[in-house]
Amino acid sequence: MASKHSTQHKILDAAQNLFAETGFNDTSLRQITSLAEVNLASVNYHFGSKKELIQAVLQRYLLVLMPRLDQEFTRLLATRQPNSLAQVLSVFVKPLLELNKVHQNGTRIFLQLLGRGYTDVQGHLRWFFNQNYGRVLDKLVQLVQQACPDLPASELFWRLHFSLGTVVFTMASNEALAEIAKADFNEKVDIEGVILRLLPYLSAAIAAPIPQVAHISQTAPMLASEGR
Amino acid sequence: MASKHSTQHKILDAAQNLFAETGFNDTSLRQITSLAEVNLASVNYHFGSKKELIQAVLQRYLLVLMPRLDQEFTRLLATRQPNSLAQVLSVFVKPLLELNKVHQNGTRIFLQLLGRGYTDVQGHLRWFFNQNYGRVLDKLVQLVQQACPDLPASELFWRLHFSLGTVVFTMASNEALAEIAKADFNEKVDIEGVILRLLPYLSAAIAAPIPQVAHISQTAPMLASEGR
DNA sequence: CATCAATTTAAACACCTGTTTGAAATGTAC
DNA sequence: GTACATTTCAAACAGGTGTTTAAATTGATG
Repeated sequence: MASKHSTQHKILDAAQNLFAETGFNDTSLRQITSLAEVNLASVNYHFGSKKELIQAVLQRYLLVLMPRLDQEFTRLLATRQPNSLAQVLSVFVKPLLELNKVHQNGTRIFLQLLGRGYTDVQGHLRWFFNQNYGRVLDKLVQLVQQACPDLPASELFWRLHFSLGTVVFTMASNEALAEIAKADFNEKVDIEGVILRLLPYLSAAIAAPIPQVAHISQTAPMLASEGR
Repeated sequence: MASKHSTQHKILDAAQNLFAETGFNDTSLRQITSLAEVNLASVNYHFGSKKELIQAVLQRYLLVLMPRLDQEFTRLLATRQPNSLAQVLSVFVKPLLELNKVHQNGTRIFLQLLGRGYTDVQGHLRWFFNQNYGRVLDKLVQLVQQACPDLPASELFWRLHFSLGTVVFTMASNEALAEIAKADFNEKVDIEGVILRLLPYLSAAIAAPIPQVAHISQTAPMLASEGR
């Protein structure tokens, strides 16, 4: 099975491209099977449901990426003195770019899928991530904590999620941004170019100085008090 | 018309909440009219189409926010010496928080809608924005340019879009993040708290030092060469 | 009250969605 | 080549989508 041009493989390839471009909910199984040139029912036959197809598309990359990241994080945690924030963030580059070996434009597609997953099916992917790769992410948090010892844990939480937003949104809008950049600055940027631009931006952002205590929780009297 | 409890008003209120929570494409007119307790056909009668309803929902906030921002930008541009980046970004706070006067939780809802607009209907809102408020945004670019004179124009372009991603994604995930923050750090955060946390993060990010020339365009041999 | 326009309503429209079905086709082992 | 399991296929399913229609209701004006 998985003989490169098998039905399952054709479905996965067609699905990932359409999912990345249009989002999960806005891509129909008929669009996928039409592009893959397979029968409509084969999706349910091979994957069970659309939901499981989405998971399979993501897993193809996660199963390659996450062990690589885990390995890098573990390596950095073993060093004697704490690593700089730039060093920590740099370890993402190689594992991400190696996704291009999984599939052509694999890096771009995976990051776009990640963005879709976080915004389309709200909260679902976030839960899945913490559930399956929480231990890996904890190592990242630990590394950043070491690199920025003055940063309170809660502030670090927010800044890491801000950063996730930066990456994920940028990748989701990648095509549009690349077009504008080319039109306005005659600048040809690929996914690696964007990643390399992100690094100094995120390094400075996460390590930003904490503003003077502004009694935030007092000046902002619980406006959003409606529970949920 | 617009007598606060008119049909149009009820539709707009129901629509904005559902749109913000579930996204534009994943919210049906039947969900909206059901929540608003009006007839299904009244949406098409009063607004023409779903697309125009979406625009009306956004316009209700944009028509308040953008002139305010324009005014602030113009004021800052008139000062003798260039303003600091932190000062420039700070001018967003008041106009954004004043959206709470337009509607309860207006700030949060508008920012969520903005996030939805940029990710749901890909590229559509970006085009609309540049078309209608390009002149206002140009002033912002000019202000940031003045605050960071060493930043090349193309780098500034990317960093401003990175920042847009940070804001927009954070707001789209606002509920989930606020829940986690409360569970993990017993920290009650409202929309104002998030905005105040974003300011130092974005200030440091946009003004991040430019890394040494790394021959980016040469080390990254046009991988994404497929046009689109 | 009568007239006319503005609004609301229930019903239907044509189309798209993910999924299931049962028969046909294909592949595999004896 | 016959039996068996795997895979493909066209067709239908039940349910949801935005939009339209024409009649009923409401509101305002004379």
